[in-house]
Amino acid sequence: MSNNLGIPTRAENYSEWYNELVQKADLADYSAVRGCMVIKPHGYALWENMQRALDDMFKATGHVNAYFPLFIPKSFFEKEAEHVEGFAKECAVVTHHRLKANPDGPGLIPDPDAKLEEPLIVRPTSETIIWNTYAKWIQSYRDLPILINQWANVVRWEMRTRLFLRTAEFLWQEGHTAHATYDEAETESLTILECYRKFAEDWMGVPVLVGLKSEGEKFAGADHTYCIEALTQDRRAIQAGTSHHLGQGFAKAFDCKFQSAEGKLEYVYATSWGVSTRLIGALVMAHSDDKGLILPPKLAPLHVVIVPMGRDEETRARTFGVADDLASQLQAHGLKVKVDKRDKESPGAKYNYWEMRGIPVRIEVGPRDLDANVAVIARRDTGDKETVALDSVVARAVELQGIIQSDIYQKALAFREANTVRVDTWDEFTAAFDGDGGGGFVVAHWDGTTETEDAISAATKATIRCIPLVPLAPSDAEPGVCVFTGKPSAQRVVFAKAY
RNA sequence: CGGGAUGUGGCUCAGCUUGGUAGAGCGCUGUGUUCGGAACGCAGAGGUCGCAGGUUCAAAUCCUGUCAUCCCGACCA
Repeated sequence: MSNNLGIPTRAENYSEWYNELVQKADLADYSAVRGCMVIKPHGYALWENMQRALDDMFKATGHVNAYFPLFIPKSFFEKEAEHVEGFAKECAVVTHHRLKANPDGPGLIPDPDAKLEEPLIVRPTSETIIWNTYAKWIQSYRDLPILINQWANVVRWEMRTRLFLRTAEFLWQEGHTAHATYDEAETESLTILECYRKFAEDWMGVPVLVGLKSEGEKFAGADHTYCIEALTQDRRAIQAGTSHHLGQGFAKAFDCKFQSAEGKLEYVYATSWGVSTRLIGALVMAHSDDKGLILPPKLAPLHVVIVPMGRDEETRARTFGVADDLASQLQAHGLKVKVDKRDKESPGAKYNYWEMRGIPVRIEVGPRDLDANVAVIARRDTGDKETVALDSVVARAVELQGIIQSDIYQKALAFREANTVRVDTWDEFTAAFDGDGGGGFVVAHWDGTTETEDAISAATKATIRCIPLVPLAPSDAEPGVCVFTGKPSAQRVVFAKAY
């Protein structure tokens, strides 16, 4: 068994709490490579569950999976001006294809004779290689739409990294679609946005705001960007997914045209959309507590842990037997179950161990319970313990999965509501973002200009997280005056300090 | 890329001022007693003190250089 020391509380040091929790809950570890993390089996199992749910949604909406290269020729990158601007500063570049012994000392050096004619970029995102390919595939409106997703790793060379939230390499899915019309691409980007919302809320139990990014925050090269935004327990926003309507920008850059039914040559409309392992960070920050991780049952790699007790062989035979029996019954209900039979650990140590790892339900089976024909069930999210008749334990443990899934969502939703405020003056606005940590979601009027957005950001570190697609309150859609400039504003937008 | 700090068993750190046989807690291995919220005893394993030079009879300790990491700023899914 690994390290079982405690972690700081959220109140003591939220940032440290997160870092320690991610490691001690066995989600991830730092690696020998700067900025890159190792995703441990427990964390990866969580990611696999996320992938499965998302992949099913993509398939159900007509998408198929494919795979495009990790390396992208530098010249491809130079074709779309805004795209270059957005990503050039954080690209890893491959310049050689061979190493040789260093003639001037120990070790190896890139072989000067093996320099690539054209450098390759390690993909920070795949629009360019994909649109280069789509241009070959698309001739006619009959070839459209193309609805492809890929599960891949990407590299964005970040100055400062944080486990799951921002690392140089991360795992994600990126969908890339091609359409005959603007409206069809628009429908596509909104369809995916709805998948993301549904996944965040129904699977992760994380309530999200659904909205449009401002010009300043949109994807480099997009016509417009939609997003889902979650709130962490330290009251910061975290972007959990984005869906971009790319317009015809990439089609023009890669000369991707199709012949319409009327025989006219037209540029293709594009979308792209993605969610990453950052979702794991958002999940941790939304639900977990000072004892460790709290997982939503629908994504948990393990649903129930059973801790049998007993100091002598005879007692252990009894409790272990009952535990094994309960486990197989629970498995028959489709739950993943573990009986913790380690004999060097005390029951208390096992409770803490599994609580740190976020397992939704624990069943304690001790000799006193068996004498009374009961077992104790503890739920991870509230810590509540209940004594249940042995013949009702399985039904209750199954029932609790749904209850916990719903309760953690409701709790997170109540927290977000309690930390969403409307302000109308600059004094109120700055007061909301005063001090360390976040200030929750602040809903305020904005004059719609990038200049004002930048000035607000410079003054408060808060940025526009989104312009909600549906007003959070009916009055948010009423005109007003910008909180910063006093100029007319059509509607309120959501500000927050972001991860 | 600017400002600050730190590098000593797996982890957290002491030792450095004033040079003299490398330490503690946790974790790890074995073993016995334990077992209802982080059990205890006994016996063990494990460190070129970031790296390279220098001073010295002698360097974790003093000097120079270098590398790496962390924190604070500018950039970010």
